[in-house]
Amino acid sequence: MKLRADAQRNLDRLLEAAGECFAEQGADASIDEIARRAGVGHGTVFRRFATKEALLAAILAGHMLELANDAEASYAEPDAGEAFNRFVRRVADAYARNRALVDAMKRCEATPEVDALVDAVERLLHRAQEAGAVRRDVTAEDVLALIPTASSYPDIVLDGLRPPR
Amino acid sequence: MKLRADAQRNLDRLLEAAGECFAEQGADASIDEIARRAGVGHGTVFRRFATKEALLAAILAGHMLELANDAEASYAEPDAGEAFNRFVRRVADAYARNRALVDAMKRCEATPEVDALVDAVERLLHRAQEAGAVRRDVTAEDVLALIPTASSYPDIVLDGLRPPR
DNA sequence: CGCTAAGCGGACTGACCCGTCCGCTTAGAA
DNA sequence: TTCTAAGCGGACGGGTCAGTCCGCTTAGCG
Repeated sequence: MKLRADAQRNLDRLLEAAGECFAEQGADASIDEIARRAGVGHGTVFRRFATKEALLAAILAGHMLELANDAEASYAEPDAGEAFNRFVRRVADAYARNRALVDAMKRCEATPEVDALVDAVERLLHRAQEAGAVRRDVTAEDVLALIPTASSYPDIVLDGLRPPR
Repeated sequence: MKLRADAQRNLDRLLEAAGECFAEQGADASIDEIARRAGVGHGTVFRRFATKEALLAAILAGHMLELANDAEASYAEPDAGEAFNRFVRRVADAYARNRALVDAMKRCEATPEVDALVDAVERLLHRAQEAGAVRRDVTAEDVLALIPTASSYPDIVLDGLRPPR
């Protein structure tokens, strides 16, 4: 069903504000602040999203899809190891700017978007492992779990991910 | 000043309960639950510790001292690299069992106990770097910051900490 | 333009939680 | 055994936050 024009405007601003607040403060950002920043009453938030959890999930789904697309794009790079490393650095950058992503990684709920991301990472990872660029005893989930650390220590994490000498 | 016998008993149980709660739930554990588990009213908690922060600090100080002693003890091992690696694994184990420690690492307040720990790690680290067992571009603070990750991925972190090939 | 349902937002509820306070209890010295 | 100060704990205040509800507003159809 189509929203009334003013409602759609509010929804857009709400999503934008939620994205910012969650990025800055993580999953603990309060609905009140999100509503304030969007310029609406917080009752309005709950008409669009039944719970705070639902709002957060919507924001995260968007980010996950974006990252999955990044992974797909990285696959174009012919050098398997280079493609993998570059992807890890890119995602790590995204995490450094977005606390909500770090929080999301911890809960690790199995949404379709997360599955898509895991699948994409799996392909990148598998190819890099076949090429001997990445150790074989890690999974795509492991790689994603290491991303927050990689946002502070990319070189250490990437070195650690290479096959042991 | 010496406490009355019953007060001392309550204090002991309080510290034990606080240690458990913070370990399980991190710094967000509530005073109410700690008091409940200790079998005292929560008013009693505040007579011993002015704020929740003070109670947490007391618990953390104990852990920090323990870890600093661990570091000192590891120094006895003659192989510099081995000593360093073993210490990292040990601390990582402690972190895996104690969410409060992870939370403590993030705030990274400069208490005397933390300083002692950092100093001890610095000596271990420096010796390992001199021996060529650990890369030179990391500090003791970096090592401590990597501990939470090492509690899930010890091999990857330790490999990443070795000098680049 | 008039009307109506969609939309709005702020007051309200209830659940926590930190920290204070005070009347009751009791350890333990005399 | 008596007495008193140390100790206790629960009621209370003040604050935050998620989620509900309802009377007012307004978009936009006919």
